[in-house]
Parts: sequence; C-alpha cells; structure tokens
Amino acid sequence: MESIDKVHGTFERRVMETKDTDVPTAVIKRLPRYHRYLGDLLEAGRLRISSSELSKIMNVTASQIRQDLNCFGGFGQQGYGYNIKYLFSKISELLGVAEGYDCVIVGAGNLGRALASTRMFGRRGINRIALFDVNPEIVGTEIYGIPVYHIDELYDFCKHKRVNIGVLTVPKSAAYDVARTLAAAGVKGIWNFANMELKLDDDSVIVENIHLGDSLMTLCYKVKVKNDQIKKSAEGEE
Amino acid sequence: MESIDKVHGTFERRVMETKDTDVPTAVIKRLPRYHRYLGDLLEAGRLRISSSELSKIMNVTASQIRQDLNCFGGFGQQGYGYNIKYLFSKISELLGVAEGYDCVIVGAGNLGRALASTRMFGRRGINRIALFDVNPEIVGTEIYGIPVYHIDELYDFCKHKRVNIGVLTVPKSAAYDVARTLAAAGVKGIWNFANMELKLDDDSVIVENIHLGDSLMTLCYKVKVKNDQIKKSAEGEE
DNA sequence: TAGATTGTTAATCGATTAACAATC
DNA sequence: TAGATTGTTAATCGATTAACAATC
Repeated sequence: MESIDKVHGTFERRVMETKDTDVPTAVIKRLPRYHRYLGDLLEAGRLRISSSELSKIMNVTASQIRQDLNCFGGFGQQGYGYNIKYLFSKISELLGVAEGYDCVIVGAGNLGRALASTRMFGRRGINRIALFDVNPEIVGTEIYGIPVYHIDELYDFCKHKRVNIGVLTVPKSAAYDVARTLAAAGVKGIWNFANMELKLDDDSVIVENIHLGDSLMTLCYKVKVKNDQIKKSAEGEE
Repeated sequence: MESIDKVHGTFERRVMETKDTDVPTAVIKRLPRYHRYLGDLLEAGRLRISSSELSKIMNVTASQIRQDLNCFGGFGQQGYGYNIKYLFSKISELLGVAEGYDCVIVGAGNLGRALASTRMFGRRGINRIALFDVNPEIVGTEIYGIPVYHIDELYDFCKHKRVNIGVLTVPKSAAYDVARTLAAAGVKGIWNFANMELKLDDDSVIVENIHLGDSLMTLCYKVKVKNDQIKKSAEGEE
C-alpha cells in the first residue's frame, strides 16, 4: 500500500509552486462551501475523496472542483484523488481560519445574543472577547461567558486589544456611528447585520453585509414562481 | 409640464407586452437590491430617476440596470427615466411581496426572537402568525405579540391555517424533522438558519438556506488578504 | 424641435463544462 | 503494468459592458 506520507510529501512539493495569479471571485465565493463539506467528511472519518465523488455530494461538476482547487496549486494526486485532511487544512489556511482573530459584538439584543451563543466563531478560530451595549442593566454582566461593556468604551477597548473583527447588530440608526468608531480604532473587518449597505470612506476596513431581507425576498420570489406554475398547470388540465 | 398620468398610461401599455422568456438567475439575484434602493428613494420623496443616476447610487453600470429591468418589459421612458413609485411596485409584484403570505417561526431561541422582533417581515407583506418551541416555560405566552405553541402542534397548525412559509431556527439536530413536518403540512417555502444545506426529497418545497458561517468566513478571507497586502507592501518599503 | 434617456443589438469578458494527455 | 484520476487546454455558455438607433 502506498503510504499516505509519501503522498503527502508529493503534495507539499507541488504546493510550493502555488500560482499567485489572482483567483476568480467566483472561486472565492465557493471556498467556504468546500470548507464546510470537507469538514463534514473529515468528521465522518473519511481519508480521501475524488473530484467525482465530491461533485455528487456537493451537486456541482467534477470539472469545476478540479478547476477551482487548481487555482491554488496542485492539491490532488492523479490516480488517488484528494487527501481530505490536507485539503481541508489548506483551504482553512487560504480562508484565514485559525489566524486567531479577536472579535467584539456590538449590540446585545436578541441577534447579538444569538451570535454570542453559537459555536460558529470558535470553529473558525475567532475569539469573541467582548459584547458592547448601551443598556445599563446588562453592562458589567456576562452573556454566554462573554463580558458586556458599555458602548462608550468601544473605541479604547478595540484600540488597546487590537481587535480584528467587529460584529454589528445595532439598530440601523446607530450603525454608521459604531462602524466609524470601529474603523477609527483599527478594526480590520466589520460583519454588518444592520440591513443596509454600509459604505465607509475608510477603505482599510472590509465590510461584509448580511442582507437577511434580501434572502427572505428571494424565498418569496421562488415561492411565488412555484405557485404560479402550479396555477398554470392546473388551468391547463381543466 | 408633462403629466405623470400620461407617463403612467404609456408605462401600462408597454408592460402588457412583458417578455415571459426566462429571466437570467443573475438578474433575479439582483432584484431584492433594486427593491431596497428604490424603496429608499421613494421614502426620500423622489419621483423619478435615470439609469445613470441609479447606477452611481448602487455602484453598478447604467447599462446593467437597463438590461436588467428590460427582462420584465419596458419600465422606463426615453428622455424621462424611470418612475420610482411605479418601478418599485412592479418589482414588488415580481418578487411576490404583498402576496400576503402567512409564516411561522420554529424555534424561539435568541435567533427566533430576533426574527420575531424585526420589521423585515411586515415590510414584505408577510404575517408571522405563530412561534413554535419545545420549552414549556414559554409555550402559551406571546413573544413580541406572536403566540407561542408547542412544536407538537406544528403539523396541524400549518395544515389548518395553510401556512405558506416556515422559518427554521432550531438546532441542526432537529432541523430535518421539523423541515419534513413543514413540508408534509403543505408549507411552500422554508427559510433555513440551521447552518446546513437542507435537502428535501419533496421538491414541492423551496428551501432558502442562510449560511452565516460562510459569510463570516468570507470576511476572514478578505481580512487576511488585506493584511497580507499590507505586510507585503511594508516589506517592500524596508 | 432639441436634448435626454431608454431599449436593444453587438462586442467583450469571465465562468463553466468537456475532453484528454499527463502521471500517480 | 493497468486503472484511476488529476491538471490543464479548448469549447461552450452566460453575463456584462459598450454603443447607438429609437423615441419620448
């Protein structure tokens, strides 16, 4: 039996030649999904997988998988497929997982609490080191083990602790104020739940907007299209 | 001054010829965003807008806007631009907003409560008629004015009330059970927050998966890329 | 009428898929 | 060695942009 080590050695050599030509945005958007599926396979104890098997699981073409993964260098091996553990760790690295980012959640309403309680951050190597809110009843307490501070302390805290990521779950009206404070304090990324596109002059900050409303609307659209189809085919049968 | 009514009359005539050839998926994905911006313009009291002005606000090309809107028929008028109110209402109609869908939220944890409290549903003409949970302490109460029932009643409730949309905020482990119950009860659309792709055999149900984890990961990736750039340029200066 | 701006065609660009030689 | 499966090129497909004639 061919040893996994030998295979691994070969991988390492090839990856050194990683192409640094810019990765298509379409590929980048798909990386988190690969990460998710490979993580599941790893948990299930799988060691290797071919592009064709993965394509069936993920509902994409095998060709696309090979094309995508090759943007970052040769992760696979002819005749063998892909080593799941290795591939997973490489994609994790590419995505910046396990960079050990520190993050704060601004807004301790229902959404802020929901985010304080998920395991989503930990799984991606992100530490939630503080919550911020204006409500005096919760300032000074802990929520899911995360200390809650007053929002007035946000700037100093982020500056001192060199916080990398800020999560914004405050009302729309407060979003810009908080975002500017975060940016001024050197925060590098903002995860914005304020249901609006947050445009900052300061382009040293990356904003990832979550648009739940758009998603809900897309669902409405699809439901409507489906209902219309049903209606039409019912009419046809009459 | 040219009357708005005259303009409107012209619009109506042209829209009757709406092209029913299938709309590209890329366009559909952009519709909620158009809807959002047009709604804002409407609130700001604006009456009309040209593709070129809208393109600046939305950060896309004017050409794309004209191309997109034309998939559904002639919404604009040469030399005038687009009537915002009319365009907004047409896109609303296309998206299935104001179809008056009834919806239930399954899972009354932090996320369920957050969704119970937003104005997101109301704005899209969706009525949240019930919450479901297993916790006996909250069953029988109301949360943000929405009655909470035990999850055992989910099937009968949805079947009787002909619920259109189910929102899934239960833990991953319960997601499939609940989803199948909803589907069996005739629910047409499922908005899934369970951090997993929900595949149902029953293809009469539309599932819209929310992947907050993927979004967080994309943010990590972008932050990492930016940090790498900064590091590189700093090295270059040495 | 003259100016503005759309609707639409044609050109470009990028992303996906198919195919197969390279190679483990 | 033979079989399997990748990496990669070429072909196809779809989406975006540019340009301009149509028309309000």
